[in-house]
Order: sequence, then C-alpha cells, then structure tokens
Amino acid sequence: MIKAIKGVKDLLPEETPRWRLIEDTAKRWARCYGFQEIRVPIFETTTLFARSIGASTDIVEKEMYTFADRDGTSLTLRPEGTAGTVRAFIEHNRAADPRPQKYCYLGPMFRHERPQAGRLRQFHQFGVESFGVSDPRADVEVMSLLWRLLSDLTLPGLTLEARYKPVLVAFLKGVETRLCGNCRRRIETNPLRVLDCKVPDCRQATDDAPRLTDSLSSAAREHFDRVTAGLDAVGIPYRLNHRLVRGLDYYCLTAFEVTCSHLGAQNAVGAGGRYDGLVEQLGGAAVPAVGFAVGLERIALMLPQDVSIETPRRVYVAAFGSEAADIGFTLLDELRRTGIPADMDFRAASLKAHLRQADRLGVLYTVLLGDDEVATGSVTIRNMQTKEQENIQFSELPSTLAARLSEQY
RNA sequence: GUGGGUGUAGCUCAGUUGGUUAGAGCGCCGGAUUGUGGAUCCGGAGGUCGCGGGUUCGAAACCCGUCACUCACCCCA
Repeated sequence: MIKAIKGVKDLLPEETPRWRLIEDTAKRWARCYGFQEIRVPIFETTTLFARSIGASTDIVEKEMYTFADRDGTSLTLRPEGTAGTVRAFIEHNRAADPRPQKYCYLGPMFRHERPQAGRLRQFHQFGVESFGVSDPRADVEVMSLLWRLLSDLTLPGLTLEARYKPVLVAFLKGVETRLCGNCRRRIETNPLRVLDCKVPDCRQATDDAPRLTDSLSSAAREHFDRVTAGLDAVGIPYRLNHRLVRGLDYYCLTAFEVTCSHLGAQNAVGAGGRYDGLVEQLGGAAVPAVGFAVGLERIALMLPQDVSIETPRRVYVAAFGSEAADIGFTLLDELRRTGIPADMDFRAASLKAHLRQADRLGVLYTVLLGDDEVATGSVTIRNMQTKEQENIQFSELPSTLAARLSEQY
C-alpha cells in the first residue's frame, strides 16, 4: 500500500468544515483590518530563505526541503511565508506604490522536523505582513488582529507575550565560559536564543541578563512604551516576557507570541514581530515592516469539538423500479441545474435502502418515484422530519422544492 | 539526530501459563416489511494478527531484527 509520507496529514471530509471555519475567520478579521490577500509560490530559490531567515538557524541548517532543479538551481519548499512575500514586494516594486501596504496569506509550509503533536512537515499558516509603517501603532495593529481572530475562535487559555530585543551581546561575552557550546555560538548568531536555553547552567548564567527596562536604547525604549500604551488603549491583554525568543532571526524591536494552554508541548499558536531591516537586506528599499503567522494545525487542535457547522439543505431522489430509475436520474440533474443540492444512491434497489441513505445524508426532503408515480407523471415528496408527503407533477418539482427548502423551521 | 509508548476487521479494542477454524462493539450490506428511514431482532461480507527471521509438535502471544505510527527532547507556527 502506498502511504502518505511521514509528517503530512490528510484532512478528510469530516474535518474540512472545521478548517474552513478557521480560514474564514482569519480572512474575515484580516479584511476587517484592511489586509489584502497575496498568493506567492510555495517554492523559491534557496538563497532567499538562507538570507532572510538566517543562515545559522535550525530551519536553514537542517529543516529545509531543498532540491536541485533540472538546471542545477537550488530550490526550496518555503518553510515560512514572510520571505516569499517580501521577495514579491521587492520584485514588483511595491515600495513605489502608496503605503502602507498590508498583505495576508494562507497556505502550506514545509520543514523537515520530527513530527509530533501540533507539528508536521507540511503544515499550514495564516500570516499578515504590514509594510511601510514604522509607527508603533502598526505593531499594535497586527498584535490586535492576531488576538482578535484567535479570541473569536474561542480558544481556551490564550496568552499574548511580548518582548524587546535588548543589548545582550556584551553581557553574554562576560559569562561566556559558563555557557554550553551551543550558546557560545549563539552569542554572535542569535543572542536572544541564549536566554531560552534549557541547560540549567546557562539559565543560571543568564539570570542577571539585562532586563527589558534597563537595556533598551532610547529609540527602542520609546517604541516599546508606545506599543504597550497602544495595547492598553485597545484593550489587548499581554504579558512581558524577557526570555521570549521565539520567532525568526530577522525580528527587531517588537517580538510577540500567543500561547494556548491545553496544547501539549507545542503551545505556540502564533508569533510575529517587527522586521525593519529585512526588505533592504533582500535588496529592496529601506521599508519598515511588521507581521505575524499562526499555525492552523495548532488552532484546529484547540478548536472546541462542538463547533456547529451549517450544512446546506439538501434533497434526496429515491427512484426505484427500472423505469423510475432513469426518470429519477434526469430529475436529479434538473434539480441540480436549478441550484438545489440533491443526491441519489445509484446502488440502492429498494425504497428502504433509498430512505436509509436519505436519512444518513440528513436531507430535509426525499423525492419518491416508483411505478405509481411514473404512471401519473408525478413524484411524491416526503418531509423527512414530519413524514408528511404530497404528490406533485414533474414540472412543479424544482420550484416546489426550492420553496420548501427556503421555509423556516 | 536522541529517548519512551503502540502496532489484531473500515473504527475502538479483547484475546488466559504458547494449544483446534482469531473474537466483540460500532459501522457497512441484506432480510424480517415484494412501496416508506432512524429503534429492535436475524443473517452476511470484511483479517498478510505491521513486516522478516528464529525458538517450538504448535506463535497474535516468546526471542532477534526491521518498518510504521505516536508522544517527548531540540527547535518552531
């Protein structure tokens, strides 16, 4: 048997309504905040990701799906959404257009990690990128959007944590001898991550690391004050976490993350931050930007089981008997052409089998068509809840059913 | 890359110190009702016991190997 490869997952029809709910909610809130959808390729040249995400990150070092194109060019399946969006922004010279420009995207991402709960090799993210505004209110805007859309999905135990990148390198150099080898390397490549090291000695060594309040430059300090003030003003609850390092290397100033209880080890639902240098670093103009991404699998994991998904009102055509079966098939198609969701089980021979199928499909009405009806050019429509039946002519079927289906219950 | 757990029907799982033809519930198909669904009763279909080797008169069970899934470390959404 050919099986799906490790770390990917099929979403069977029972689950897709939940996913549509998540996607629709995210898109609705993004539109409400003025973000427009952008669709970029799921693979790009490898250098794009290496240069944006950071050459020494785990993602670039060992988690990318990289392969050679026929001409030898190194291509990579996107491990996140920001790099491709920024590339498109530069390539189409959007910096020349009026700002701000606010984009959102939705789609699969790929990282070669060991799968576990809430982590797959092909996973899905919804993200937003806001280009062109360095005002702290742009930070607040995306954080607010993130919080509102997650809250709207009624996920339990949400926490928004924020932090600012302090000047750490000098401090870390002073305690370098007490750090693990991994962390010594990180001092240069990603000093923030040292604070998040799980090795007890490292945690102890960084206990006295400069805190938020006393490590910011005056400009950063002002940005920070205005972001927190903005969050307060719009009523977004948050916690400051001076050890928060989640997110990619390109984040500057603001970095934030929303975690969700009841989620197991992978409790980060969404994360983001400001990345003012990235557009320029990738060859574009100096355009400030801020954004976030949420993991759809992790949201789906947290979504209450009892979310009710509206099912369309449908009908079932139960045509039994040799002649009726053919006429029924024609009627079925006629119903569909007039926009009435209708179905029929071509295997069923007995009326009993048809009705069982109709019941299973949860239809509102069943169209009964047997020898008796064929003889009079009519059908019997049965209300599956009240069991009321009425006999109508073929020609009246679509309009009658359309009227019945639109009735209120 | 490193650990732990689990692999028996479509799904959830039993299966005794190793012993005849491997079971149940749910689901599926049919019948009871030759034209009326859900409930009940009856019947039926459905299995490489993950795979390979070994021990044994005999293995779903014991041993070795292997693969898959899963949880966790790491990292991240």
